[in-house]
Amino acid sequence: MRRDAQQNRERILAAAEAVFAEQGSAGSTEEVARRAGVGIATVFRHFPTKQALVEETLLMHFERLIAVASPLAETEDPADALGRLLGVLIQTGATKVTLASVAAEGRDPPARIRRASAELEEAVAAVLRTAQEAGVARSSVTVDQLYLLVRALAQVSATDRVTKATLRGATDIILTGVKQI
Amino acid sequence: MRRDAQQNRERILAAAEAVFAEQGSAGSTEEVARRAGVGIATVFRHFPTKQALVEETLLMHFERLIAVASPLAETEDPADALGRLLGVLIQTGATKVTLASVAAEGRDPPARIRRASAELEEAVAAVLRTAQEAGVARSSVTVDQLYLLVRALAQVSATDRVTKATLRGATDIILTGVKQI
Amino acid sequence: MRRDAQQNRERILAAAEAVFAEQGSAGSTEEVARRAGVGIATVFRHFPTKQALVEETLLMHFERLIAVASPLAETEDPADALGRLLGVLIQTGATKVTLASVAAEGRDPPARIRRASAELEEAVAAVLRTAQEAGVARSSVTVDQLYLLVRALAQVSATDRVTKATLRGATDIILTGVKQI
Amino acid sequence: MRRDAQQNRERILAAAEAVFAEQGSAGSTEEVARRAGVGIATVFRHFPTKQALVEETLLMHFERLIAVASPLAETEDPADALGRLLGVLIQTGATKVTLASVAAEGRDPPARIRRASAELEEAVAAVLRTAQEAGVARSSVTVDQLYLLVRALAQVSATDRVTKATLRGATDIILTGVKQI
DNA sequence: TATGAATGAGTGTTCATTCAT
DNA sequence: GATGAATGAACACTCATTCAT
Repeated sequence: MRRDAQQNRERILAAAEAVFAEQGSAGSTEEVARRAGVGIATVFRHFPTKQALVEETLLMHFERLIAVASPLAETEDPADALGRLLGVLIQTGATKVTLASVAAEGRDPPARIRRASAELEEAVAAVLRTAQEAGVARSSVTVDQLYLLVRALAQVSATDRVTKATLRGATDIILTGVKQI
Repeated sequence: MRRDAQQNRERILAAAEAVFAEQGSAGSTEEVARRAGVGIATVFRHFPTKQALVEETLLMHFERLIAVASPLAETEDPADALGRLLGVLIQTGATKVTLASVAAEGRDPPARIRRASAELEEAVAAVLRTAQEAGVARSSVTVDQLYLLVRALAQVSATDRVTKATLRGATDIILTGVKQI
Repeated sequence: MRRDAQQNRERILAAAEAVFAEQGSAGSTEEVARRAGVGIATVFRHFPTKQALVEETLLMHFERLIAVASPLAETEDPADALGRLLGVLIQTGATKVTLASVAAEGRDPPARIRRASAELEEAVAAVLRTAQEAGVARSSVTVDQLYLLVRALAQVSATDRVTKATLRGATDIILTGVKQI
Repeated sequence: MRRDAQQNRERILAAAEAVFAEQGSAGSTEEVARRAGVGIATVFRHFPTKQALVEETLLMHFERLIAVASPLAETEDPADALGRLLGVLIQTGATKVTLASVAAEGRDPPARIRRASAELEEAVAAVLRTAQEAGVARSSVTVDQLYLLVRALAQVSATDRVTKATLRGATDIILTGVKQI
């Protein structure tokens, strides 16, 4: 019965990601339940509030990003690492969840989300620092600035329809701006 | 009464901008009415539909941006023009309206909005072209890429809380990336 | 200015008849104003209430029916008069106004309407009496019964789509039933 | 909970019949909910649209009429059957629903309603045919004509206040007109 | 424990009616 | 006297959340 419950939780989260991706947090709880193939009450048993469900979805999303970003700090070639980091964050971050609308609604995001975001930022900081120490990134660039650009591109490409090529070009502009010494 | 009506229209639009800025297009029409100091029906007399009100607000927003962007194409110093353009767009664009959530909702934005966006993009194109012809911007940079970055930063800084300094730093990274030859 | 006002009143009534005919009393006052080519406030100046406008329209309608029904009491041939009376009432009564829905709404119709209806009923009574005295109509038939049938057919053929032929056939059945001795 | 839901559905339909009977389809959904003793959302869960609720009410009404009319085609005495048919239809049909206003609103009634009406008409046709074949009804009378008269009387006596006696007299006039050879 | 029916507060929208010009 | 803008109460409908089974 534990196993059933765990499975349900995961199916609900997956459904939630899909629904909120398509419709922002305007997507209805019932729609999530329907897609997860469970009753509405089951959703509320697992997540006591719609807000909680949205948050958990965001959290899952951040954790995925952290999982791909963290290892890049260990890479040998710091210049390359920077490029791969941005590419991966921007494209993965864009997966689908309209972070913007969702995150913007709760005036300030709850602690857990902020913590996850900070952790991700730290991964970016690590790569940036390494690059700066290796002399392949301008020392005047701060994590704040870089992280802002990453979030910006991830968000906009999640909501607007943007071609891969344009997105890659824009990423290159940032990289050039960061590396230029 | 012509004058009164016109005044009301403007007050409603101002209220709408404020409300949609804070809550995205989830902000209620009643809230708009309340802040404008008019009855709910007055809002609907001026804008037959909530969607129409949202659109008009966005349109007003774009027109403002176009008004500040267009003149910059005429400036003497093309390098400087580029910097001023980005600065102005990103900061003015960020005023408040959460363009992201609002624009993303209508699956594809109505013609009028698209047209306004295209006009703004053209202003950006003009400045970029001039800079490229003057040899102060990389020729590989396309308008699409630049316009995407501008939109991205404008949006993210409208929703997330971002310091002026960070925003300016991020803008500089982009400028450096664009100008680097 | 008197003349203008009178003209407006008539144009409003004509518009009201058309609108209420098409949409029942659900037709909106604004629509009436628009079709009459006057401002909404003008309608309310002439008829202080929507209800009043509806009533006046009905009244006008009844008066028209009375005007065609009354003379028939004087006709020489009483059997023929009866036939002509029913034909005229049912078809004219059906003109358009959805008497049913309109009349049914105000729980019991206001005095003026009742009075007009009574007057019309009296015209029917006169013709029926003459026919009965001439021995061309069953004496057991009462005005109530005949008037009910007339109202019924007039109403139903105003709302449902009914061919002239069917309507005429139905009228004939009634006539046969009334005349049969 | 199946049982509860079914009960609610029925209570809602009963309430709807009462409300629409009194006020035509202008009766509000909230009023229906109140009388059914359920929340407004429950009404909408059972009937996704006000229109759907109105239709279902009408349908229920027709089905009841069909249930009483159909068996009469099998009766031995065709003359008597005709009389009983009209009596039953007109009085049962008059229960309350203001068929006129309700049916007239949807410019043309939806298929299900039309089908139910056709089925009822067929029941009338069967009785009429039998009577004509038995020589107790004029052969020139058509179903259209008879069905029109039935609908007319049923409607008018549902909306106007009509005594049983008058209604019965009017029905007799029709019967006499139909049977007369 | 999972379900789905029930709930009521809230939203967009309409309309009869009033008021300033 | 005529206009049309403004009003708020009402309505159809939705949705997060609770409850009975």
